[in-house]
Amino acid sequence: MGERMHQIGHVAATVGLSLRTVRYYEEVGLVPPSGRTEGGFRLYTDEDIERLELVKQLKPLEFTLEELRELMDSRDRLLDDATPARERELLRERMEGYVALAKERCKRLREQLSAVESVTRRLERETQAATPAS
Amino acid sequence: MGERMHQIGHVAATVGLSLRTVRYYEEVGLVPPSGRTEGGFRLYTDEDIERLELVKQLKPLEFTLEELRELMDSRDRLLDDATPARERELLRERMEGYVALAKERCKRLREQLSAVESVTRRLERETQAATPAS
DNA sequence: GGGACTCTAACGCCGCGTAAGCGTAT
DNA sequence: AATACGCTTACGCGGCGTTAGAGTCC
Repeated sequence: MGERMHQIGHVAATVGLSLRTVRYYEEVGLVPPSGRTEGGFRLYTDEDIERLELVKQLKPLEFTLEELRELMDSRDRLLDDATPARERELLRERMEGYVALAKERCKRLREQLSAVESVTRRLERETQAATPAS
Repeated sequence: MGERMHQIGHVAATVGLSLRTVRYYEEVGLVPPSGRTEGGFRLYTDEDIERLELVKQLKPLEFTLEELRELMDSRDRLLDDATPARERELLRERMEGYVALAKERCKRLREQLSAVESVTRRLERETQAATPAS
């Protein structure tokens, strides 16, 4: 199987995260590498990279890494066909909770955005108005 | 002069910050109280409160408190009629720099917002799609 | 064997939250 | 004199940035 593995530098550059961050995400169990070389180098699959990308996209929602771990794990299990139906229910509820949370954060972000845009305009006006008769 | 002073609890409640945060903003020189009682209680003027509110509005732009301090100080001096013209030029440039930065942050926030909205929709679809023939 | 890449371990930083123990206001 | 409010000091935490020194890949 053509499952090429990538080392951390390539991964970090591709996803747009620092080496430190990628290592830290392993440390907290968020995105562990699928393997290691004999010498100890981390090895990531393409799926690992996708996971990192998803995490990166979810970060602006201000979830803690702990929450993101739960979210990602639930999602994995939910998308896995081998997961039994009784477990699926639980997972779905969890995911729905996170989705609801995400929507709220989106709403707050929209509000913050317009607030911040208006205060920026205010600063700009004040700055320009502060030019005397020059 | 009817300059009433307020103590920290009132101020924090009005602006919507924690006591700790208001104290911390003094600690870093961002919003020092205009006075103290004999016994050591912090006393804030209405202007101090406005300053705190402005700081709070600017926070989502991800400035460091250090930057905010510079920004606020420049603004104060710029809005002060007593500031000499030679200094005003410098201040204006600084403020323009910060305004430019603020605009970039706004742009980034807009991008992040749409990205986050789309990834939220994705999560929602995946969650719903994961309901089998029930 | 040389250069690029990676490893672990450790400390540092920001922006506060959270006691603990004690003083002040009214 | 009671009660609410405030004070300082200090430690803790999340999410990394940043050396430092040694090992690995090819």
